[in-house]
Amino acid sequence: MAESISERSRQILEAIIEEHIVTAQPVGSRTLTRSTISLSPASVRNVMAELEELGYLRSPHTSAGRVPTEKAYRYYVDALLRVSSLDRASQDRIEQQYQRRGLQMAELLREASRTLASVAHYTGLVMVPRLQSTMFRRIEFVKLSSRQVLAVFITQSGMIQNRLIETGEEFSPAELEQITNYLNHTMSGLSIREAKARILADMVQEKVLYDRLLQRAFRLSEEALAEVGDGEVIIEGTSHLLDQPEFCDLERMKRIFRAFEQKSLLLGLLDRGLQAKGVQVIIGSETEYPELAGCSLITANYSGRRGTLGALGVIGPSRMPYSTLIPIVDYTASLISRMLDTETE
Amino acid sequence: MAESISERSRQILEAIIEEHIVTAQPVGSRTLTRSTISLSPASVRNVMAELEELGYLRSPHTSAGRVPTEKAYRYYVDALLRVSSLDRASQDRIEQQYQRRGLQMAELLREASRTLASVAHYTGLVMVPRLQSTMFRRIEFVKLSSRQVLAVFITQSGMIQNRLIETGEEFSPAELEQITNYLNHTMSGLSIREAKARILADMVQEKVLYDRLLQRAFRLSEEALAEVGDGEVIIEGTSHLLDQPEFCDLERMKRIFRAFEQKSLLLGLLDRGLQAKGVQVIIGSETEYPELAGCSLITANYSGRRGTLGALGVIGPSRMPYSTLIPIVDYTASLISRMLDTETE
DNA sequence: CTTAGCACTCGGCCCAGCGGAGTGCCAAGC
DNA sequence: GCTTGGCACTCCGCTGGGCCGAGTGCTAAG
Repeated sequence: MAESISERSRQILEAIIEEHIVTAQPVGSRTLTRSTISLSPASVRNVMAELEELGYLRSPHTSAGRVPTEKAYRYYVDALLRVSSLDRASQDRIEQQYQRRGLQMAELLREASRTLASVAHYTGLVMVPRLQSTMFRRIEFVKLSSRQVLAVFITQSGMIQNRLIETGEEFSPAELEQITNYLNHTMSGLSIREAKARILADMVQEKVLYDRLLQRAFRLSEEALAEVGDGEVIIEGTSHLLDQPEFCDLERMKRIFRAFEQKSLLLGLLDRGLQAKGVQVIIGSETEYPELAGCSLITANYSGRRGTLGALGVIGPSRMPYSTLIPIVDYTASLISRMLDTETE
Repeated sequence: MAESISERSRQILEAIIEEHIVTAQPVGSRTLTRSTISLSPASVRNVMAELEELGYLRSPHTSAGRVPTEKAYRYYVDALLRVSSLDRASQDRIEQQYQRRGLQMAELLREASRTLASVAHYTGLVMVPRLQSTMFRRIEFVKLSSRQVLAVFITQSGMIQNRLIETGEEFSPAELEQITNYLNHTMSGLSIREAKARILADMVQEKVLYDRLLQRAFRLSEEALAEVGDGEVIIEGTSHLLDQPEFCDLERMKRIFRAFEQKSLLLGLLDRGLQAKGVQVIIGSETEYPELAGCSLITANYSGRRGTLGALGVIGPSRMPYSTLIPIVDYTASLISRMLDTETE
């Protein structure tokens, strides 16, 4: 296998990719010799032919230059790119966007998506943490009327979720307090998912006890945690894609915009990197969604004090300035993590 | 002033508009004679020339048929269009989208925007009610840690808002309960805006009393109601615009998509019709935003049991099928109103 | 007032020709 | 043996001409 590319080929490939990222045009041999590469066009052409053979380049037609393939971008990101951390000035510029203090988590995440988009000039994505797997911290019931109870529950990471429950029967304030205490006691330290499982298990077990209050408590808490609104993705800055030269390919752009409306699709992508560490780059067909052919994502996870909460990133045409975007995404993720850490408790 | 258009001119104008709405093409005299109008092309041309004179039509160029102007659409909507209410079948089809019961208001509104978009094949807009002007119903404080209190407040219309407050000093559970009771008692029946004003007024007045608890209660509630997240607009179905033939005018579409990202702009538009009754149609420059040149909106208000809450509608190119969309928007608004009415007691 | 006829306009389409950018290959040079 | 200059070739994109068709405005007859 000719996976061993010579040093010179590597340089040329890198130069082609970087040129193409800037110009969005096929790159010809002559262009390279005028800038980075100190060889004759003919030599460059030889190398290019070889790289095409290996699947790193392709020519749109006979007499156009070469365009990097997905494989080239992958190689570029994995082997050629050396990402530095974001310079101080840019860090400050990003941080300034979050001046307004005391944002609720939901607002913070929206702001993150917006800032990401505006700094990167790409489309920003932020996945709202999956409540299911975050840690239970506290539940509270507020009686609104004879048949309505408001359940408020808070996770360790500071997310607040509320749910209006239509109760078949009336609960007295004292009962609600008892239930609250019971739940807060038994559920502490569990994830929402575990808490739900626990409630179900207990319900079965306690049935024999005929403890009416407990049974009602179970039913109430089951409803409170049922179908917890999960799987939100915040998208901002779709209009930046309109400025990309790729946009003149209308059909393709339509596909992409339609994909953006399927939040579940984006969620799937963000989800995928959740257990990984650091910045992830997903290129073109690696997304496994044909709608996103020719698109790449750069994602990173953010976390609260108790581990990973979610992922954020940018999405756009595969021809994206990875070297500048990766540090931006990386820094944003760590910034958000830091803010979530200090803000909630 | 030749505002008095003859009956025949009116028919021809109507035919042109309706033809253009379907085809998106300039309408020629011959086309009309083949369908609705039983006159010779030449006669039609005379009328068309007259209508152009009056500002209802314009020709993109000498030999290209006529296109309705904004003025024509306005006249069409005001004078020519007779909207029937939505037929049973379509009503059912819309209603089915909301099968899932027990939606929180926020989810309901998002669903509304989505359904509106998918039924109308246009972009759906829903304005989230302005908390400021809705009625206070209940406030509740939950102590999370020594320095953190969660304030939950609920409006008469069933919106729930929560806010994490970092307290400088610690509150005992008993204190919190006292404060809660006090606030719920004094604030009932006021709008959020009034409640805020009331708190400020009371704070000044009670200063002399040196009642420490009251003072702290004021400070807490002031924080709880401060900067209530207002002015949300839910947009869904932007990708439908991509299917409009107008989309081939790239520059224009970019403008529109950028406008969509400025929620404040859309909010301004939806806000405008809030005190009006029934369906509102805003055509092109009537929006007063140059970004939305060539766009129209159809909006209607929805309300809970205590009056108007917000507005919803669709937006798209001015060439839109008003006669089918108006009933859809109208019905959706009344449906949402009904659901908000019954859902939250 | 309506209508048939006619000259005119103008955009869209097809086609041919051309210039430029880029390639592949070959043979000469270091 | 790698590098390089040279050269023929390819193919896109642009331009300009010619043609067609749709539509108009005007005029004169019914």
